[in-house]
Amino acid sequence: MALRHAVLAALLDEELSGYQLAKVFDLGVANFWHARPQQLYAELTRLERDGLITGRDVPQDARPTKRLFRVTGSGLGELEDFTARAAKPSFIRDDLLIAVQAADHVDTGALAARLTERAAFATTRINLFDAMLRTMRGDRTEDEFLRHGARVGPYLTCLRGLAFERGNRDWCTRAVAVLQERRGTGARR
Amino acid sequence: MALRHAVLAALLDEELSGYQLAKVFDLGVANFWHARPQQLYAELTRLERDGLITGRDVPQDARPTKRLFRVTGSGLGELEDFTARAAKPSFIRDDLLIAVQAADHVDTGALAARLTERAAFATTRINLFDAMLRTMRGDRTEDEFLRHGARVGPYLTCLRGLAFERGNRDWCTRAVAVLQERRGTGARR
DNA sequence: AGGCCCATGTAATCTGTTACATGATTCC
DNA sequence: GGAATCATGTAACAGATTACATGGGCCT
Repeated sequence: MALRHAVLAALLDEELSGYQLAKVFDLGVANFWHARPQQLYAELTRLERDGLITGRDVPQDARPTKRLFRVTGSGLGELEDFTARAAKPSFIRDDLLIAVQAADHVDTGALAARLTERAAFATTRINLFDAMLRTMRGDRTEDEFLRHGARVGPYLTCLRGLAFERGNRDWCTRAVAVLQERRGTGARR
Repeated sequence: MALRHAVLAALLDEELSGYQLAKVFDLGVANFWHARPQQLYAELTRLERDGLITGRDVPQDARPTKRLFRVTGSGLGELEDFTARAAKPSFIRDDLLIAVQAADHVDTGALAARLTERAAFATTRINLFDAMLRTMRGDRTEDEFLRHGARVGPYLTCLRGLAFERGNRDWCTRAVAVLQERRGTGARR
């Protein structure tokens, strides 16, 4: 039941509607969790039913009425409990790794193309995370901000997302280089 | 349907039983995918039914008979298709990130403890990956091996696992340092 | 006129986890 | 005698994805 805590954590800093939440989780960044809109709408309904969040309707002109949610006291308590519990280990789960595992038995041209696409995707996200971090810390240095700033949680998760995507980009470019060099020189098969 | 391709990729280099496969996927390393034994037994059954792998019974004395599987021609074809298809982007999905996202609203003592545990876990895996890489490349240098060695796929996925766990370890230790420094000096809340 | 954005869902399906079951052998 | 290892599963449930539905307003 991690999604429910992810939603709670996302609603700590700002009051959001399901739609806005979906943008944070799906399109935008998802630097600490990832979910589809349908899952989020369902989870918000359950969270409100269980009293961990409360919603209020906000009518808008020229836009459908939206429902903004914020975390209640017992919602915060639930998050406290979650933090105290041991976290499960996290594993990478990535189609590309499967393909690379099979690299020696499969067409490396197509594989290199996939790796290049992924490197580009990672670069886009690196720039996005970079921009978010700059916005969060404003004119302070990173160390300054981490020492004295308000709300370092989102900053820290963003740092992890950045490092992860750098890892993706670097690994992809290296793997492409390896595959291409082996196509040139005769590597054993 | 990535699990089926992960199993195929795992069976490329060696003939394995469900039990042995489970060790690779669950306990051991799972450097390119992760799954529970039950899932694997089920997937092996389906793969054999669909003709992508073939099994043969191997009776043993003083041990139950095991069934070893290897990839068939159409299994290899399936993997080729999989590699050629675009890979979905991969996202981190990690309980700890959720907890850190909520760091500013939650007991940081418990959180720091979780982060320290995770750093230790990551270190264990770093050593494991390191040892695996050394075994794979033998007395050659990494560059030498990647250029001319047979089977670089598993080596490359192992490199990704290593980098990922280094990222985890470094980020965890940094996050702990940040949280502890903020407890000392009065950070805004 | 066609397509995108806001805003919220339902339904069917697929994937993954948890709990449980069985039975022999080897190691401490 | 008890625990761990080998070897294979079933059943129930929770979590995630895919496809589909609705309807007004804005932009080109």
